[in-house]
Order: sequence, then C-alpha cells, then structure tokens
Amino acid sequence: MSQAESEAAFLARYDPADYARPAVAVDLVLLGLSGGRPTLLLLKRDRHPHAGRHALPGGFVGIDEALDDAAARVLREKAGGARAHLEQLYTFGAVERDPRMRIITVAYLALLTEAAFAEARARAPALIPGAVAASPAAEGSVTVHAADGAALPLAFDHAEIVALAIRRLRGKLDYSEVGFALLPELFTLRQLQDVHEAILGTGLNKPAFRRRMLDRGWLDPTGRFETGTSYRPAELYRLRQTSSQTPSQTSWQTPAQGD
Amino acid sequence: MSQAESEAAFLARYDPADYARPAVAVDLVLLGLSGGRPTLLLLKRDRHPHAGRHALPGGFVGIDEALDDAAARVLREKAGGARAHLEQLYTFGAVERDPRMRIITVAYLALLTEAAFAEARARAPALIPGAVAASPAAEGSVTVHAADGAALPLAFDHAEIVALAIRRLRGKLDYSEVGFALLPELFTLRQLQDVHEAILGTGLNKPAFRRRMLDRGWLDPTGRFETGTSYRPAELYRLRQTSSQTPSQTSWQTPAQGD
DNA sequence: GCAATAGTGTCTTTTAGACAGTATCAG
DNA sequence: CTGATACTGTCTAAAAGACACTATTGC
Repeated sequence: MSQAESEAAFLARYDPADYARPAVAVDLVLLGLSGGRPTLLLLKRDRHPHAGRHALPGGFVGIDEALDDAAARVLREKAGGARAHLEQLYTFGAVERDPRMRIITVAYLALLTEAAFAEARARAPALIPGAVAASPAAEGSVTVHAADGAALPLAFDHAEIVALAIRRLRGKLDYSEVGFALLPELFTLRQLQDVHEAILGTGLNKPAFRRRMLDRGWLDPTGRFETGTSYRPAELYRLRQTSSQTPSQTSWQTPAQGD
Repeated sequence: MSQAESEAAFLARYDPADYARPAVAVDLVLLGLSGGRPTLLLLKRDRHPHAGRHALPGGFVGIDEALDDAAARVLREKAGGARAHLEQLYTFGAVERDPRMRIITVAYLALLTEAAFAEARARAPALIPGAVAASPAAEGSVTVHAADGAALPLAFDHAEIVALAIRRLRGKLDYSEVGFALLPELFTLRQLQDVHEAILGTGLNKPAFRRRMLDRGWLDPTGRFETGTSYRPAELYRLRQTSSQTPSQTSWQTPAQGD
C-alpha cells in the first residue's frame, strides 16, 4: 500500500504504450431466413485482396467507440438501418488473416427478421444474398450459394466465421430465446418451428415442439389468429416480456452462456 | 471484375489505415479447483489505476502474434509455464473500461488441474488465490474471497469477466468435455463428479451421473484402481482419445458452440 | 362434401432422480 | 467384525418421439 501519489497524478503522467498496435474491426454475420434456408447478406469485393470473393460487411472500431456500438454503426452504414438482433460471436486474431495488415476482427451475429432482411436488401442494393448450406450434424464447415445456385466463395477467414455463427445459433436455439429474433412480433407456432427447422437443418416433431415451447413460459397467446389462409388459421403468439430487463436489452441479447 | 493491377502490386501500394487504434490485450481467467471451490489466481495491483485491487493476469497482444499465442505467452509469463487448457471467452470493449487508455481485451479461460494450480503458485508467488462464490442459479454476479475469507475486490471490469467465465463453464460442462481439463490424466468417477459439483455449485445424483458419463462414450476404463484409500478403491478412467484431432487440439479446445 | 393445416390425446421410449442394496478395501 | 466408500439394480417420474385423432377454415 505504498502509494505516494494520487491516482489523478498518476494518470496525468501515464504514457500510453507506443508499441505497434493491431487494427481492430467488427464483421457482421447478417443472417435471415429466405426460402426456408439461413441466408447471409454479403458484399462482393471489387478490390484486392480477395477481389471477386464475397465478404461479411465490416468496419474498423473507432478509438472512442465501444465494440457493440461499432457493430451497431456498421449495421446502420452497411444495411441501411435495418433493425437486427446483435450478439458478439468470437474474435478472430490469426496474424495473416488479412494480407494488408494485422487486423483483429470481432465477429458479431446480426439476426434479421424477414421484414428487416427485405428492408436491408432494398436500402443497400450492394448486399448479395447467399444461402448457407450446413449439414445437420454441423461439426464443421459450410458452403454459401447464390440465388442461381452458384457457389459464393468467401473472402479472408469469413467461411470460418459463418460456420461458427451457425454452430452457435444451433447450440443456443433450444435453450435461449434467440430464435425469436428471426420472427416478427406476432407469429404462429408453425412459424416458430419453421425457424428452428431452418436453423437446425432437420425436421422436428410437432407435438413435442409445441409442448416444449409452451412449457418454457416464453410465449403469450394473443387470442388473435392469422388471416388469409385457405385452411384453419393458427393462433398468433408473442414473446413474453420478461421483467428486470431494460427495453433495449431483452434476454436473448446477453452474452452466450453455452458457448 | 475490372482488376487491372495484380494483387502483389496492390499490396505494395497499400497504405495501412492511420486512424488512432485501440490497444488490444488478453486477460486470463486462471481457474482451478481448491478445497472443492472454483478458485482464481489473481495479481494484486500495486499501481494506479485500481491500486490495491486484484486483477486477472494479462498482457498486450504483439503486432505479429496471434490472439491464442498471446494468451499462451501470458500463461507462460505470468503462471510460470504451468500447463492449462486455454479457450477464448469473450471480448470486452467498453470505452472507459481502463482509465489510462482505450484497451480492448480478449478474455481467455485457462483451466488448471490441481497439479498445474500448485505449480503455478510455486513458480509465480505473486499469484493470489481467490475462491469464487457464485449462486447455483448463476444468472448474475460472483464474489471472490481470499483464503482468510476476506472479500477480494476485482479491478476494472474483471468481476464481469469472471462471472461470464463461470456461466460459460457451467453451460458447457454437461455437453462438452471441458470438465476433464480440471482433472489429471487418470481419475475416478467420483473425482469427475466432484469437479462438476464444484463448478455447478450443486450436488448431483450419483447413479444418474455415472450413467450419463459412461453413456457419453468419453471414458475409457483403465482396469487400474486408486491406491492409498482406507476404503474400497475406485477404478481409474481416462478421457478417450477421439480420432481426427491433432495431439495438441482435443475436442474441448474448439470454440464454444453453446454459448 | 373435400383439401389442407391447426391443434390434441395417448401410447411408447428414453432419460433422470431416488434409494436401497451388494462389493471391497483398511483396520 | 465395523466403517467407509465403490458400484449396481430397480422403481418412479419426467420428457421426448410417434402417430392417430379431432377442429376449423376456404372452396
């Protein structure tokens, strides 16, 4: 406890380390569901390196900008302000992952509802949809395909980032409320099951799925029903608002436990 | 596809962005089990800021050093080379988390066997053990206590980092092989159950635990038995070596899925 | 009425908890 | 023998899968 000087005096004298620093970026895995498949929104690179390949939208982190704020800003800038559920995924820091310079990137998962997905496409026409194909077992890698079926090769280590995003989503889907980030405010149980099946890449047992979801206590029936169907309309549910959460912070926005 | 110049020419001309960059560090949650409780190894800060508080060992990431390598180096430098299972946790990037300057820190979980824990304490006497108390429900925060029971306040946002480490460990414990990182090569089923109970903070049903672990197919019975007991000796097991893994990369060392 | 999908009832299978029992050591 | 702990058998309870059944819409 031999602190002769005050904290203020120390801070005034403190000389920021002047070693060379890596650049820090955030990259967004913009993910929605399109045609029953998980689908990314990618930017085609027209410059070196990896010109012609497709990349995750990203940007550098400002010196006075929190990581989460940088992710939100990149979402605004690159996806035309479409709303998305943002969640930090993992930080990639291999030395040669970008040949231009040392860039450490913090990958974020950005989940888009169908409406937000369409809005992003409309406001940011440069974004190219790429359907993600991943085996249901999902230990490993993924492939991405354009609308016409052509393979979309990803730039840098972005295929690895996307593979991790899918693994994480699958891992949290059943025990967390993250799946609701892909649905509108009102949804039917069938839509919820469709989301789970699309992410997992497998079919699910209908009665068991309904029982599980209803027993979780996450759902509030609205008493309203879908319209415009030519068959029996399904009841509309909404995600129950859990208390002890700020309006801007819902429970599926906390850092992963499982993972 | 209008690329007149070669990639090499482009790279030679590339001017690294010269905006101010945050510093990037790694911090280690050095965690072992001591007296049946999860226990951290901490460094007492003798300088501003947060002088007198206890902090996670950490260090800056070198410009030519991968993140995982930086974590391994800090482990060597600060824990006297004790072996540990290293796994990236989360990246903390609030602007004011360090009053000296903007530091983004990538937190790593470093799990120590009992032997490695003792070795680290012997070779790095500055490391102070702090027992972690976390409610079994574990939504939230943790407290850390010295051997004499006094509370150890943590510096910076390190309490938040430790809380996340415990949540993640608890989340992965049952479905991953991460728990074995806290055990020696040969161990009894009771030791394995003790590890799970210490991490979860709850008691577990013995027959069900044995069934689950044996049904997982992770364990290889050795036919050998513990010695020196005054009661019936238990059989020793070892973690089954799964194929398709390099010797230095076992299955519980891959990025988290659950979380 | 038919076609299509929503939603439920129930049987079976699997998995976990509870708890008592036997087995094997030191002394 | 006792005491302590390893290990197992078995009953019960809870959860999940399978599958058929009823309900409600448009036409």
